[in-house]
Amino acid sequence: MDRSNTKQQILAAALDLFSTQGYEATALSQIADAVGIRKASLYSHFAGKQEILDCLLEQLRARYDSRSLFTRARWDDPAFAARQADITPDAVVGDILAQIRYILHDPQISKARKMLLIEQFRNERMARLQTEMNYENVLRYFEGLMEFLIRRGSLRIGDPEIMAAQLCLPITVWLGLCDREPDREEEVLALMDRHVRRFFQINGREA
Amino acid sequence: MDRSNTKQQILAAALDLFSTQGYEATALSQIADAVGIRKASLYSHFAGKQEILDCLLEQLRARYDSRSLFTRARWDDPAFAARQADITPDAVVGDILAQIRYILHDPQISKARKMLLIEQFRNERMARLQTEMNYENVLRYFEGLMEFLIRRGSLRIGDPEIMAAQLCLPITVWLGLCDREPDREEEVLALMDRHVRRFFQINGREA
DNA sequence: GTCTATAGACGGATAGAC
DNA sequence: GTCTATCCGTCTATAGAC
Repeated sequence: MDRSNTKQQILAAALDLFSTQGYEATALSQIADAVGIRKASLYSHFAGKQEILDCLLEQLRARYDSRSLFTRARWDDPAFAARQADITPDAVVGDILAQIRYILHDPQISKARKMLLIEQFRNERMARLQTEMNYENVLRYFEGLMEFLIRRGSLRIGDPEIMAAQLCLPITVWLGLCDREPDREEEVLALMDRHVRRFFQINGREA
Repeated sequence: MDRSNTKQQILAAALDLFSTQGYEATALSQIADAVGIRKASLYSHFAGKQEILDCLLEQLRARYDSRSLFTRARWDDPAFAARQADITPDAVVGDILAQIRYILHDPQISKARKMLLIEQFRNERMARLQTEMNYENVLRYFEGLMEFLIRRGSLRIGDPEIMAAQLCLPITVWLGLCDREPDREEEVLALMDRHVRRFFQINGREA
Protein backbone atom coordinates (compact mmCIF):
# COMPACT_ATOMS: atom_id res chain seq x y z
CA MET A 1 0.00 0.00 0.00
CA ASP A 2 3.01 2.29 -0.07
CA ARG A 3 2.54 2.64 -3.77
CA SER A 4 1.51 6.25 -3.43
CA ASN A 5 4.33 6.83 -0.95
CA THR A 6 6.97 5.48 -3.32
CA LYS A 7 5.38 7.43 -6.14
CA GLN A 8 5.73 10.62 -4.12
CA GLN A 9 9.34 9.76 -3.27
CA ILE A 10 10.06 9.32 -6.95
CA LEU A 11 8.52 12.69 -7.78
CA ALA A 12 10.46 14.36 -4.98
CA ALA A 13 13.74 12.82 -6.13
CA ALA A 14 13.01 13.76 -9.73
CA LEU A 15 12.32 17.38 -8.81
CA ASP A 16 15.51 17.45 -6.78
CA LEU A 17 17.62 16.20 -9.68
CA PHE A 18 15.80 18.02 -12.48
CA SER A 19 16.21 21.30 -10.62
CA THR A 20 19.99 21.19 -10.79
CA GLN A 21 20.84 18.95 -13.72
CA GLY A 22 17.82 19.43 -15.91
CA TYR A 23 15.55 16.75 -17.36
CA GLU A 24 17.76 15.40 -20.15
CA ALA A 25 20.90 15.22 -18.04
CA THR A 26 19.16 13.27 -15.30
CA ALA A 27 19.22 9.47 -15.64
CA LEU A 28 16.46 7.22 -14.33
CA SER A 29 19.16 5.34 -12.41
CA GLN A 30 19.90 8.50 -10.43
CA ILE A 31 16.25 8.87 -9.49
CA ALA A 32 16.05 5.19 -8.55
CA ASP A 33 19.21 5.47 -6.44
CA ALA A 34 17.84 8.48 -4.60
CA VAL A 35 14.64 6.57 -3.78
CA GLY A 36 16.50 3.36 -2.98
CA ILE A 37 15.05 1.07 -5.62
CA ARG A 38 16.22 -0.35 -8.97
CA LYS A 39 15.51 1.72 -12.02
CA ALA A 40 13.29 -1.00 -13.55
CA SER A 41 10.98 -0.59 -10.56
CA LEU A 42 10.21 2.96 -11.61
CA TYR A 43 8.09 1.50 -14.38
CA SER A 44 5.70 0.09 -11.77
CA HIS A 45 4.74 3.70 -11.00
CA PHE A 46 5.25 5.57 -14.26
CA ALA A 47 5.09 4.61 -17.92
CA GLY A 48 8.47 6.25 -18.54
CA LYS A 49 10.71 9.18 -17.90
CA GLN A 50 8.46 11.65 -19.69
CA GLU A 51 5.49 10.66 -17.54
CA ILE A 52 7.48 11.39 -14.39
CA LEU A 53 7.99 14.94 -15.63
CA ASP A 54 4.37 15.31 -16.74
CA CYS A 55 3.09 14.13 -13.38
CA LEU A 56 5.54 16.42 -11.59
CA LEU A 57 4.36 19.46 -13.51
CA GLU A 58 0.73 18.55 -12.93
CA GLN A 59 1.35 18.31 -9.20
CA LEU A 60 3.29 21.58 -9.08
CA ARG A 61 0.54 23.35 -10.95
CA ALA A 62 -2.18 21.95 -8.67
CA ARG A 63 -0.32 22.91 -5.49
CA TYR A 64 0.49 26.35 -6.80
CA ASP A 65 -3.08 27.07 -7.85
CA SER A 66 -4.51 26.00 -4.52
CA ARG A 67 -1.90 27.52 -2.20
CA SER A 68 -0.29 30.55 -3.73
CA LEU A 69 -1.18 33.93 -2.34
CA PHE A 70 -0.86 35.34 -5.83
CA THR A 71 -3.60 33.19 -7.38
CA ARG A 72 -6.10 33.44 -4.54
CA ALA A 73 -6.01 37.20 -4.14
CA ARG A 74 -8.82 39.00 -5.97
CA TRP A 75 -8.56 42.73 -5.55
CA ASP A 76 -11.59 43.26 -7.77
CA ASP A 77 -13.66 41.33 -5.24
CA PRO A 78 -14.98 43.92 -2.75
CA ALA A 79 -15.09 41.31 0.02
CA PHE A 80 -11.38 40.53 -0.44
CA ALA A 81 -10.39 44.18 -0.59
CA ALA A 82 -12.47 44.92 2.50
CA ARG A 83 -10.50 42.36 4.46
CA GLN A 84 -7.28 44.26 3.64
CA ALA A 85 -8.71 47.50 4.98
CA ASP A 86 -6.21 47.90 7.77
CA ILE A 87 -3.13 47.45 5.57
CA THR A 88 -0.57 50.19 5.98
CA PRO A 89 2.56 50.60 3.87
CA ASP A 90 4.67 49.59 6.88
CA ALA A 91 2.66 46.42 7.31
CA VAL A 92 3.01 45.72 3.59
CA VAL A 93 6.80 46.02 3.82
CA GLY A 94 6.84 43.44 6.59
CA ASP A 95 4.52 41.10 4.69
CA ILE A 96 6.59 41.31 1.54
CA LEU A 97 9.87 40.58 3.29
CA ALA A 98 8.33 37.63 5.13
CA GLN A 99 6.86 36.27 1.90
CA ILE A 100 10.26 36.58 0.23
CA ARG A 101 11.94 34.57 2.97
CA TYR A 102 9.28 31.89 2.58
CA ILE A 103 9.51 31.40 -1.17
CA LEU A 104 13.29 31.65 -0.96
CA HIS A 105 13.60 28.69 1.40
CA ASP A 106 10.62 26.43 0.80
CA PRO A 107 12.23 23.35 -0.79
CA GLN A 108 9.39 22.63 -3.21
CA ILE A 109 9.09 26.20 -4.38
CA SER A 110 12.80 26.87 -4.79
CA LYS A 111 13.40 23.62 -6.64
CA ALA A 112 10.43 24.25 -8.90
CA ARG A 113 11.71 27.76 -9.59
CA LYS A 114 15.13 26.41 -10.60
CA MET A 115 13.73 23.60 -12.73
CA LEU A 116 11.38 25.88 -14.66
CA LEU A 117 14.23 28.31 -15.20
CA ILE A 118 16.65 25.82 -16.75
CA GLU A 119 14.03 23.99 -18.82
CA GLN A 120 12.20 27.01 -20.19
CA PHE A 121 13.78 26.91 -23.66
CA ARG A 122 13.31 23.18 -24.15
CA ASN A 123 9.74 22.73 -22.98
CA GLU A 124 6.88 25.04 -23.82
CA ARG A 125 4.78 23.89 -20.91
CA MET A 126 7.52 24.82 -18.46
CA ALA A 127 8.03 28.15 -20.18
CA ARG A 128 4.33 28.96 -19.64
CA LEU A 129 4.43 27.84 -16.03
CA GLN A 130 7.54 29.96 -15.45
CA THR A 131 5.91 33.07 -16.88
CA GLU A 132 2.65 32.54 -15.02
CA MET A 133 4.01 31.60 -11.62
CA ASN A 134 7.00 33.92 -11.40
CA TYR A 135 5.87 36.88 -13.47
CA GLU A 136 2.22 37.34 -14.45
CA ASN A 137 0.52 36.23 -11.25
CA VAL A 138 2.96 38.12 -9.04
CA LEU A 139 2.60 41.31 -11.04
CA ARG A 140 -1.18 41.03 -11.17
CA TYR A 141 -1.33 40.68 -7.41
CA PHE A 142 0.91 43.67 -6.78
CA GLU A 143 -0.82 45.77 -9.39
CA GLY A 144 -4.00 45.20 -7.41
CA LEU A 145 -2.19 46.16 -4.24
CA MET A 146 -0.86 49.34 -5.84
CA GLU A 147 -4.34 50.34 -7.00
CA PHE A 148 -5.67 49.64 -3.55
CA LEU A 149 -3.01 51.72 -1.80
CA ILE A 150 -3.42 54.58 -4.25
CA ARG A 151 -7.18 54.59 -3.75
CA ARG A 152 -6.68 54.61 0.01
CA GLY A 153 -4.31 57.54 -0.36
CA SER A 154 -1.31 55.64 1.00
CA LEU A 155 0.58 56.00 -2.26
CA ARG A 156 0.88 58.86 -4.70
CA ILE A 157 -1.11 58.57 -7.88
CA GLY A 158 0.82 56.73 -10.57
CA ASP A 159 0.80 53.90 -13.10
CA PRO A 160 -0.05 50.80 -11.02
CA GLU A 161 1.32 48.36 -13.59
CA ILE A 162 4.74 50.00 -13.72
CA MET A 163 4.79 50.55 -9.97
CA ALA A 164 4.13 46.83 -9.40
CA ALA A 165 6.95 45.98 -11.80
CA GLN A 166 9.34 48.37 -10.10
CA LEU A 167 8.55 46.81 -6.74
CA CYS A 168 8.55 43.13 -7.74
CA LEU A 169 11.03 42.63 -10.54
CA PRO A 170 14.20 43.59 -8.67
CA ILE A 171 13.16 41.03 -6.08
CA THR A 172 12.73 38.44 -8.82
CA VAL A 173 16.32 38.99 -9.92
CA TRP A 174 17.62 38.82 -6.37
CA LEU A 175 15.78 35.54 -5.77
CA GLY A 176 17.54 34.16 -8.83
CA LEU A 177 20.88 35.41 -7.52
CA CYS A 178 20.27 33.62 -4.21
CA ASP A 179 19.43 30.42 -6.08
CA ARG A 180 22.68 30.74 -8.02
CA GLU A 181 24.92 31.86 -5.14
CA PRO A 182 23.30 30.95 -1.82
CA ASP A 183 26.27 32.39 0.10
CA ARG A 184 25.09 35.86 -0.83
CA GLU A 185 21.67 35.50 0.77
CA GLU A 186 22.41 37.83 3.68
CA GLU A 187 23.71 40.57 1.39
CA VAL A 188 20.74 40.13 -0.92
CA LEU A 189 18.15 40.22 1.87
CA ALA A 190 19.66 43.51 3.02
CA LEU A 191 19.34 44.90 -0.51
CA MET A 192 15.72 43.76 -0.71
CA ASP A 193 14.96 45.50 2.57
CA ARG A 194 16.50 48.76 1.40
CA HIS A 195 14.71 48.43 -1.92
CA VAL A 196 11.23 47.84 -0.52
CA ARG A 197 11.58 50.65 2.01
CA ARG A 198 12.82 53.08 -0.59
CA PHE A 199 10.01 52.08 -2.92
CA PHE A 200 7.32 52.98 -0.40
CA GLN A 201 9.22 56.07 0.67
CA ILE A 202 9.62 57.51 -2.81
CA ASN A 203 6.11 56.53 -3.92
CA GLY A 204 4.52 57.60 -0.63
CA ARG A 205 2.16 60.55 -0.37
CA GLU A 206 4.43 62.85 1.56
CA ALA A 207 7.55 62.04 -0.50
CA MET B 1 43.90 26.46 -44.05
CA ASP B 2 40.24 26.82 -43.14
CA ARG B 3 41.01 25.19 -39.81
CA SER B 4 40.21 28.34 -37.91
CA ASN B 5 37.08 28.87 -39.98
CA THR B 6 35.73 25.41 -39.23
CA LYS B 7 36.68 25.86 -35.61
CA GLN B 8 34.62 29.04 -35.46
CA GLN B 9 31.71 27.33 -37.17
CA ILE B 10 31.84 24.59 -34.57
CA LEU B 11 31.84 27.10 -31.75
CA ALA B 12 28.93 28.98 -33.31
CA ALA B 13 26.90 25.80 -33.77
CA ALA B 14 27.70 24.70 -30.23
CA LEU B 15 26.53 28.02 -28.78
CA ASP B 16 23.38 27.81 -30.84
CA LEU B 17 22.53 24.34 -29.53
CA PHE B 18 23.76 24.79 -25.97
CA SER B 19 21.65 27.93 -25.64
CA THR B 20 18.39 26.07 -26.14
CA GLN B 21 19.07 22.45 -25.18
CA GLY B 22 21.90 22.86 -22.71
CA TYR B 23 25.31 21.22 -22.76
CA GLU B 24 24.42 17.70 -21.63
CA ALA B 25 21.39 17.40 -23.88
CA THR B 26 23.36 18.42 -26.97
CA ALA B 27 25.05 15.58 -28.87
CA LEU B 28 28.27 16.00 -30.79
CA SER B 29 26.45 14.60 -33.80
CA GLN B 30 24.08 17.59 -33.69
CA ILE B 31 26.96 20.02 -33.68
CA ALA B 32 28.63 18.15 -36.53
CA ASP B 33 25.39 18.11 -38.53
CA ALA B 34 24.99 21.86 -38.09
CA VAL B 35 28.52 22.44 -39.37
CA GLY B 36 28.20 19.87 -42.14
CA ILE B 37 30.90 17.41 -41.09
CA ARG B 38 31.04 14.00 -39.38
CA LYS B 39 31.26 13.98 -35.63
CA ALA B 40 34.68 12.26 -35.69
CA SER B 41 36.04 15.31 -37.51
CA LEU B 42 35.27 17.47 -34.50
CA TYR B 43 38.24 15.85 -32.81
CA SER B 44 40.57 17.47 -35.35
CA HIS B 45 39.69 20.80 -33.74
CA PHE B 46 38.90 19.96 -30.13
CA ALA B 47 40.04 17.28 -27.71
CA GLY B 48 36.44 16.52 -26.80
CA LYS B 49 33.04 17.90 -25.95
CA GLN B 50 34.20 19.56 -22.76
CA GLU B 51 36.92 21.46 -24.60
CA ILE B 52 34.35 22.90 -27.01
CA LEU B 53 32.52 24.36 -24.05
CA ASP B 54 35.72 25.62 -22.40
CA CYS B 55 36.83 27.31 -25.59
CA LEU B 56 33.39 28.82 -26.08
CA LEU B 57 33.36 30.30 -22.60
CA GLU B 58 36.87 31.66 -23.04
CA GLN B 59 35.84 33.37 -26.25
CA LEU B 60 32.66 34.80 -24.78
CA ARG B 61 34.57 36.15 -21.82
CA ALA B 62 37.23 37.75 -24.03
CA ARG B 63 34.68 39.39 -26.32
CA TYR B 64 32.62 40.62 -23.40
CA ASP B 65 35.61 42.12 -21.57
CA SER B 66 36.82 43.95 -24.65
CA ARG B 67 33.49 45.16 -26.01
CA SER B 68 30.94 45.62 -23.26
CA LEU B 69 30.00 49.11 -22.29
CA PHE B 70 29.63 47.90 -18.71
CA THR B 71 33.24 46.81 -18.28
CA ARG B 72 34.87 49.72 -20.06
CA ALA B 73 33.06 52.47 -18.20
CA ARG B 74 35.02 53.89 -15.26
CA TRP B 75 33.05 56.55 -13.45
CA ASP B 76 35.84 56.97 -10.92
CA ASP B 77 38.13 58.07 -13.76
CA PRO B 78 37.70 61.86 -14.05
CA ALA B 79 38.56 61.74 -17.75
CA PHE B 80 35.73 59.29 -18.39
CA ALA B 81 33.22 61.23 -16.34
CA ALA B 82 34.24 64.47 -18.02
CA ARG B 83 33.37 63.00 -21.41
CA GLN B 84 29.80 62.38 -20.12
CA ALA B 85 29.40 66.00 -19.10
CA ASP B 86 26.57 66.75 -21.48
CA ILE B 87 24.44 63.80 -20.45
CA THR B 88 20.90 64.73 -19.57
CA PRO B 89 18.27 62.39 -18.13
CA ASP B 90 16.39 62.54 -21.45
CA ALA B 91 19.53 61.52 -23.33
CA VAL B 92 20.10 58.72 -20.81
CA VAL B 93 16.60 57.36 -21.41
CA GLY B 94 17.30 57.19 -25.13
CA ASP B 95 20.69 55.54 -24.62
CA ILE B 96 19.27 52.93 -22.29
CA LEU B 97 16.42 51.98 -24.63
CA ALA B 98 18.83 51.74 -27.57
CA GLN B 99 21.24 49.59 -25.57
CA ILE B 100 18.37 47.29 -24.56
CA ARG B 101 17.35 46.78 -28.17
CA TYR B 102 20.96 45.91 -29.03
CA ILE B 103 21.57 43.29 -26.34
CA LEU B 104 18.10 41.88 -26.93
CA HIS B 105 18.76 41.11 -30.59
CA ASP B 106 22.50 40.55 -30.98
CA PRO B 107 22.68 36.80 -31.72
CA GLN B 108 25.89 36.17 -29.80
CA ILE B 109 24.75 38.08 -26.74
CA SER B 110 21.26 36.65 -26.58
CA LYS B 111 22.46 33.07 -27.06
CA ALA B 112 25.17 33.53 -24.45
CA ARG B 113 22.58 34.94 -22.05
CA LYS B 114 20.34 31.92 -22.54
CA MET B 115 23.15 29.39 -22.24
CA LEU B 116 24.50 30.88 -19.02
CA LEU B 117 20.98 30.95 -17.62
CA ILE B 118 20.20 27.30 -18.20
CA GLU B 119 23.63 26.00 -17.19
CA GLN B 120 24.12 28.08 -14.06
CA PHE B 121 23.30 25.28 -11.60
CA ARG B 122 25.45 22.66 -13.30
CA ASN B 123 28.63 24.65 -13.96
CA GLU B 124 30.25 27.02 -11.48
CA ARG B 125 32.14 28.87 -14.15
CA MET B 126 28.95 29.71 -16.02
CA ALA B 127 27.28 30.74 -12.76
CA ARG B 128 30.09 33.24 -12.16
CA LEU B 129 29.92 34.55 -15.72
CA GLN B 130 26.17 34.92 -15.44
CA THR B 131 26.43 36.94 -12.24
CA GLU B 132 29.25 39.12 -13.54
CA MET B 133 27.93 39.84 -17.01
CA ASN B 134 24.23 40.21 -16.30
CA TYR B 135 24.23 41.51 -12.75
CA GLU B 136 27.37 42.90 -11.14
CA ASN B 137 28.87 44.77 -14.07
CA VAL B 138 25.54 46.25 -15.12
CA LEU B 139 24.73 47.40 -11.60
CA ARG B 140 28.21 48.84 -11.09
CA TYR B 141 27.90 50.86 -14.28
CA PHE B 142 24.49 52.25 -13.40
CA GLU B 143 25.49 52.93 -9.80
CA GLY B 144 28.23 55.14 -11.22
CA LEU B 145 25.71 56.81 -13.50
CA MET B 146 23.35 57.45 -10.57
CA GLU B 147 26.16 59.01 -8.52
CA PHE B 148 27.09 61.14 -11.48
CA LEU B 149 23.55 62.37 -12.08
CA ILE B 150 23.01 63.07 -8.39
CA ARG B 151 26.25 65.05 -8.19
CA ARG B 152 25.20 67.02 -11.25
CA GLY B 153 21.86 67.75 -9.63
CA SER B 154 19.87 65.91 -12.30
CA LEU B 155 18.53 63.40 -9.76
CA ARG B 156 17.39 63.82 -6.20
CA ILE B 157 19.77 62.63 -3.50
CA GLY B 158 19.30 58.95 -2.74
CA ASP B 159 20.98 55.58 -2.36
CA PRO B 160 22.78 55.04 -5.71
CA GLU B 161 23.09 51.28 -5.28
CA ILE B 162 19.36 50.79 -4.75
CA MET B 163 18.51 53.32 -7.44
CA ALA B 164 20.65 51.42 -9.94
CA ALA B 165 18.93 48.19 -8.98
CA GLN B 166 15.48 49.74 -9.31
CA LEU B 167 16.36 50.98 -12.78
CA CYS B 168 18.16 47.88 -14.13
CA LEU B 169 16.64 44.82 -12.56
CA PRO B 170 13.12 45.14 -13.98
CA ILE B 171 14.80 45.37 -17.38
CA THR B 172 16.77 42.21 -16.62
CA VAL B 173 13.53 40.33 -15.97
CA TRP B 174 11.92 41.71 -19.12
CA LEU B 175 14.90 40.64 -21.23
CA GLY B 176 14.45 37.14 -19.85
CA LEU B 177 10.76 37.25 -20.69
CA CYS B 178 11.58 38.23 -24.29
CA ASP B 179 14.04 35.34 -24.50
CA ARG B 180 11.35 32.98 -23.28
CA GLU B 181 8.41 34.42 -25.26
CA PRO B 182 9.73 36.45 -28.21
CA ASP B 183 6.17 37.20 -29.35
CA ARG B 184 5.79 39.55 -26.42
CA GLU B 185 8.71 41.77 -27.38
CA GLU B 186 6.57 44.70 -28.45
CA GLU B 187 4.54 44.67 -25.27
CA VAL B 188 7.72 44.35 -23.20
CA LEU B 189 9.52 47.20 -24.97
CA ALA B 190 6.55 49.43 -24.21
CA LEU B 191 6.74 48.46 -20.54
CA MET B 192 10.47 49.21 -20.50
CA ASP B 193 9.85 52.62 -21.98
CA ARG B 194 7.21 53.47 -19.38
CA HIS B 195 9.44 52.11 -16.63
CA VAL B 196 12.56 54.09 -17.57
CA ARG B 197 10.61 57.30 -18.01
CA ARG B 198 8.82 56.91 -14.70
CA PHE B 199 12.12 56.13 -12.97
CA PHE B 200 13.69 59.39 -14.06
CA GLN B 201 10.48 61.27 -13.40
CA ILE B 202 10.01 60.05 -9.86
CA ASN B 203 13.70 60.33 -9.01
CA GLY B 204 14.10 63.67 -10.73
CA ARG B 205 14.83 66.87 -8.88
CA GLU B 206 11.52 68.53 -9.39
CA ALA B 207 9.41 65.43 -8.72
C1' DG C 1 6.13 -4.05 -6.44
C1' DT C 2 10.69 -5.10 -6.68
C1' DC C 3 14.15 -7.62 -8.50
C1' DT C 4 17.84 -9.49 -12.31
C1' DA C 5 18.80 -9.72 -16.97
C1' DT C 6 18.85 -7.94 -21.30
C1' DA C 7 17.42 -5.72 -25.52
C1' DG C 8 18.20 -1.85 -28.56
C1' DA C 9 19.49 2.90 -29.36
C1' DC C 10 22.66 6.41 -28.84
C1' DG C 11 26.30 8.85 -26.45
C1' DG C 12 31.58 10.26 -26.60
C1' DA C 13 35.80 8.93 -28.24
C1' DT C 14 39.60 6.41 -31.12
C1' DA C 15 42.01 4.03 -35.25
C1' DG C 16 43.43 4.21 -39.61
C1' DA C 17 42.62 5.03 -44.78
C1' DC C 18 42.60 8.84 -47.96
C1' DG D 1 41.20 17.59 -42.06
C1' DT D 2 37.70 14.61 -43.16
C1' DC D 3 36.08 10.30 -43.74
C1' DT D 4 34.29 5.19 -42.39
C1' DA D 5 34.28 1.82 -39.05
C1' DT D 6 34.32 0.54 -34.49
C1' DC D 7 34.79 0.33 -29.32
C1' DC D 8 32.74 0.86 -25.04
C1' DG D 9 29.80 2.87 -21.90
C1' DT D 10 25.21 4.53 -20.54
C1' DC D 11 20.67 5.45 -21.62
C1' DT D 12 15.45 4.13 -21.73
C1' DA D 13 12.59 0.48 -21.71
C1' DT D 14 10.92 -4.46 -21.49
C1' DA D 15 10.59 -9.53 -19.99
C1' DG D 16 9.94 -12.57 -16.63
C1' DA D 17 11.12 -14.70 -11.88
C1' DC D 18 9.88 -13.99 -7.08
